[in-house]
Amino acid sequence: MQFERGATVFVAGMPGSPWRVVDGLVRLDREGLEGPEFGGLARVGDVIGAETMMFDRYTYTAVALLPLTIEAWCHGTAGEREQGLLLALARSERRMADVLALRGGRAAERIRRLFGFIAGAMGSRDADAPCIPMPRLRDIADITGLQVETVSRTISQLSEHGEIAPRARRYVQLNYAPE
Amino acid sequence: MQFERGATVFVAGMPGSPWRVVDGLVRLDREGLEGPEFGGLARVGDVIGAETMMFDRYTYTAVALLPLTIEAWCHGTAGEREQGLLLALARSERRMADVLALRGGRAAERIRRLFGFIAGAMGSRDADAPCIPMPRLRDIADITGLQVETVSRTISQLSEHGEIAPRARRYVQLNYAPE
DNA sequence: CGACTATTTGACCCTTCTCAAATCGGGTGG
DNA sequence: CCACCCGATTTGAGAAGGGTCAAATAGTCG
Repeated sequence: MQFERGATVFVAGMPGSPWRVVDGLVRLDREGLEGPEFGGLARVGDVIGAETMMFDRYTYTAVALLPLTIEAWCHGTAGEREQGLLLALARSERRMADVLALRGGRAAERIRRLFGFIAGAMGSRDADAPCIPMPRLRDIADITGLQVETVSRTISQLSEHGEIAPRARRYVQLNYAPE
Repeated sequence: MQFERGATVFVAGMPGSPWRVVDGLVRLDREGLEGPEFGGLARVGDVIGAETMMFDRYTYTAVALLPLTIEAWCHGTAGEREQGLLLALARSERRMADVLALRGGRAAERIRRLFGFIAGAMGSRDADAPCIPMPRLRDIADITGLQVETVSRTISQLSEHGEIAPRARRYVQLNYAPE
């Protein structure tokens, strides 16, 4: 299954099944009191929508932040299922710490880390100076806990300092080592 | 197994086995470049150290933020194990969103939410005006992404506004509905 | 009692938030 | 193909919330 940037993969409350991210980056939101609120990221190898195996319905809404490929997450024998679940659990905990780190420190650090994270999610072509697609500023803001205006200004600064260089429309090259 | 506030439950890199939190709240840290960095929370019902089932060693260091009780997380038949893992995974994802929410918004909101979260972790005695033990300011600061001084000042303000009321040493009563 | 750590408080400054408005794209219907 | 609309991005100015540094207090544990 393929999705383009901004496409909704599934919606909280709808019935469905689990998927594994093959390529790209997914934003997960849960329904808060004041509309949807950012609730996590999923990256290459991560499983999304595993809760459908218990509740039949998605708990989160998943939106592609980058061009995305996913595949059905089906697991064979009981033993394989168990291994798969264990791995998914370990990855989920790892992700929690990763995403948390994106909300600490100065604005510039947060965005630098997020871009590094995206570079990591892209399958590490060009480990030196990876070129990554940029999510919408609105998404960057939600993820990092900053305001859109701050994100805009900070990205301009990073660009002036030469840490990133705009490439094609909505693509930037990182001039620092990601992660 | 019982631990008191501040006690270390296990340390990243040591061999061990998984546990389930029966009562209390656990802080998880992973080893970052600059020493340990906050990497998540675990609450009543959550499983910690599940990664030992794959790697034999803990990935995170776990410290009790409140008086803590845990039990060995052993699972019976293959089917029970699978259900247990599914539940643990769903809870882990839920926790990710919870903890993320503790790092967004104003300082006062973050701390209000954290206290509400702790109240929820306490087994909901006194749903109206729950009385909760306070973690160290240092821990509150790490979790919310604020500075210790800001936490101190903000708690004073909440107290002046009557939203919380100091009880015994290191215990506060919440005068608002948690979560 | 004494060494240490945790918490509080003050002063000052910087980063980020807010509110407003201009600009830029992309897409649509004439 | 062009005029127009609407969401996304940029930019500015000003206010404020937190961060930072310093120092005083209050607890804790031997």
